Amino acid sequence: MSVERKDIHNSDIPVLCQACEARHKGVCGALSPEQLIDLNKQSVRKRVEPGVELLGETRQAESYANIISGVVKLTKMMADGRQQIVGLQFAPDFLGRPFRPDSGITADAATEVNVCSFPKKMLDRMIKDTPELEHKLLEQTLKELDEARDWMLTLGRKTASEKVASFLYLIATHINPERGEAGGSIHFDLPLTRSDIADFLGLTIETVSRQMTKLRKDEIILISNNRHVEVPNLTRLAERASQ
Amino acid sequence: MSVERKDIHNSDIPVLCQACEARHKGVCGALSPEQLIDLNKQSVRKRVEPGVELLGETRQAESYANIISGVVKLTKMMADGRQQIVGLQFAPDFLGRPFRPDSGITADAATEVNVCSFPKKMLDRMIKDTPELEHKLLEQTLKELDEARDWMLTLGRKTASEKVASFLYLIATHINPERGEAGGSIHFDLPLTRSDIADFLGLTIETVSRQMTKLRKDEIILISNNRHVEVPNLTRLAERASQ
DNA sequence: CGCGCGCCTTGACTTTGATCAAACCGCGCT
DNA sequence: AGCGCGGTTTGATCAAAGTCAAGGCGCGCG
Repeated sequence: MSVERKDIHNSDIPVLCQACEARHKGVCGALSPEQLIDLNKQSVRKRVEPGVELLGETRQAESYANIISGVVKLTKMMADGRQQIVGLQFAPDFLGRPFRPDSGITADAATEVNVCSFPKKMLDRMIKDTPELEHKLLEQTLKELDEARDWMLTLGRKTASEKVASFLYLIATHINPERGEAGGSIHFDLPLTRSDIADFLGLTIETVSRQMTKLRKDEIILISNNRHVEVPNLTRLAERASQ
Repeated sequence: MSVERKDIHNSDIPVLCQACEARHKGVCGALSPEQLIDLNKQSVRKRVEPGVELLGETRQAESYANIISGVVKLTKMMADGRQQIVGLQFAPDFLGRPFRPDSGITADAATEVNVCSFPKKMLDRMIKDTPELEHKLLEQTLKELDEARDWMLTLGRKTASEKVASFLYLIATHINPERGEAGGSIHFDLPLTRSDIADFLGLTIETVSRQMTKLRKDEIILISNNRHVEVPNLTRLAERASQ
């Protein structure tokens, strides 16, 4: 019994959800205040260090999660160790596979990641009486499908130099980077190591490195500390990516 | 008022739907007999010749369709003409994009194709009061996403020879091929030209051709008439694909 | 401080697949 | 039959990216 005055709009919504992006753009947007409260009781926020597995081989997806912050990489691996990153996920993306068993994909934190995690069964139950929830999931899945197919074009038909530019362009447009003065300039920290970038682009680290220095020499980007990238002119980067 | 005797089970289902695969495995499986009748009134069967566009640039998806037979290729194209096939669809797959605008993909008949086509608005309306329908769409979209990501691994990390083997394996397992005597042997007609195969694998036609002759010389496959393929031992093909 | 370690860059050389070019094959047409 | 044509194969050469190897840079730690 709190003494706090009740606000018309937010009183019913759990405090943690109020500022959460997933509440607006993510799956939680489909839930009623009551459902949100239910879900919130069962959900925990977790901080995950870079490199740690979120779901896949070991943690057999007994839970779903929303990404609060950070970048998650989805990886597929071959028997002989070759691997390919098949998707990157950013806040407020939903993490997990409704209905179908996971098809050999593991999800690891690429950066430090914060997630809001809740039991699989809980959401699966809610889906039954909230079609809107299933609609949100379909929307996200269609978005991921579009992104996967965009990337197939990159993997199959672009040169190494276009691939690296495409990657930088993807990050620049997805990581809500700091925007420099007057539109043009943008800067951000790379969420992936060179080795991850290589696995995302179907290249070797050496080739990634060479193409990065080429972009640097051509003044498309500026790099400091190997991780921080500044893009003075996003359009010029997009041209290099053939996009 | 027909004089025909009514059967318990099939009387209500339109004749055309009775034998249709989409009725069982496809989206139509989610519909009630009444809905099926409604939809059927508005739907038309079309035969489409190889190479003809089903949706994309020109035909701006004012309709959806189910594939009855044949193979449909989904293609992405770059400004300079390079192109990549980002998916193949077989019966009884659903064709069309609910909700989101098409993201620069065109769908063309790879072989001769038969579709059952109906107005977009019609199905969009039905989705509203049949959550089960949206569920089917989510299932199909998740399946396509899995396939897209599998193929990303192929595009990014496999060698030319593994790619061609992967393609043949994909076709062998998707096109319901004739099964030879006693399990082992399988044969089918390739639904794609060498040029299409190259665009699917991110290779050139010459490389595809060379890898095919290599597989032929190694007796993994037998080719007649350039299009007909026999696979004496599917496991050996899978090994070549590193799958 | 200096050592070792992880990550990244750079260089020399090799390999894979692309490019260019020619020829082949089946097929429909006159 | 002879011709032309689209699709395919094959060969010779070339270039892009991979491999192997060395060294640099930043950083935490003894």
